[in-house]
Amino acid sequence: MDLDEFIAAVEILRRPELRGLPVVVGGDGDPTKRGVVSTASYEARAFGIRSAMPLRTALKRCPEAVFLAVDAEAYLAASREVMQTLRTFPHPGRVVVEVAGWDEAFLAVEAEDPEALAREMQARVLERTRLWCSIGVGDNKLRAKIASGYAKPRGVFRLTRENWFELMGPMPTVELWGVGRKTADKLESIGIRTVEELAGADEEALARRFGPSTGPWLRSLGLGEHGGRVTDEPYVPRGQSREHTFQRNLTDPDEIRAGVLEMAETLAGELRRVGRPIVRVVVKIRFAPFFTQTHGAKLAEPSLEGAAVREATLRALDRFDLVRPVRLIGVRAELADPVPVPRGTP
DNA sequence: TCTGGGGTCCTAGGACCC
DNA sequence: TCTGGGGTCCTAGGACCC
Repeated sequence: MDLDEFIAAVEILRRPELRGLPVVVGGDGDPTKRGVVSTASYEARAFGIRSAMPLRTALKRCPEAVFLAVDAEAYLAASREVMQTLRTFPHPGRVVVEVAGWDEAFLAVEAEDPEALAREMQARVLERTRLWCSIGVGDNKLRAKIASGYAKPRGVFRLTRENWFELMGPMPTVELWGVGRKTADKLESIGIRTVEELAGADEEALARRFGPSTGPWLRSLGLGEHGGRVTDEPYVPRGQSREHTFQRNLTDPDEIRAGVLEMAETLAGELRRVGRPIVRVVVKIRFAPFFTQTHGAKLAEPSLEGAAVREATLRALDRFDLVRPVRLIGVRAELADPVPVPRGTP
């Protein structure tokens, strides 16, 4: 299940006068500033505006578009309503819901007529949340995910072992979920352009080129035979991070260090509330014009103490040469494996 | 066009050990 | 005198996704 133009749709719901207009959500809503498009409404997409495009580019493509700031809390609330609707969907037998982001979820369910069930789910989501979604039906997660793309907007589409090669065989590899521009180019350099060529490629050759795990995985993508189980086990984050791009580059090393330390403190404060000790702190700095370095430092032991976090952050910071202008600073906390709570413990 | 913010997983190279 | 082979751990960077 993948919600259609999700972020734009939520904004249009609370501002109905925007319906039918080109709407672009991204950054703080000012398209002359540094920032990118989170989601564009279908009307805005007609002007060539796409997710991840710089807001300044979007403004040039459609100066009359409505630009709105990102409101993460509103989207999270809407997302939760949708997920709850799916979890409580009346069905004989279990419906396993694996949330895969604000606007999508995998559903494991058995049905005589999957398309009919998908239509019922889509109708219920619309009725309960006023949001349209598209549903891909597949015999595994990979095929269902790709099918959801063909289902858009407001549709249902089935992709299984039966029609995989007929449909996907001639497609360029970049259409596969997990293959981006870089990997597609690298594949092309060894003569693999299409999905069926990837499916028929030599696994040894792929392993040599892409590594022992990635190589064979890529071939399985070509076959449409990958994805793993759908699970509704609670998600346990491995890390938590903050980052910020400045409107104007920073040049004062003291200002940069102060900003990083403040971020680390904020992060430690949040983690203290959930009781997840920090194992390692990684500092990220993006220098002008646009190149990024990271340096990390392990804590002596997993900790949430301000002094320990501060010390590790300073140790990581020490490894940077802060001589060029900085456009972004970031801090990531890597977390200790959560201690399982014994049954019966309050 | 001038490139956000929040994540995950994999790889390669170096250090270190036996 | 000039150097094996296997294993693990750590780190930085790359690639991808939403």
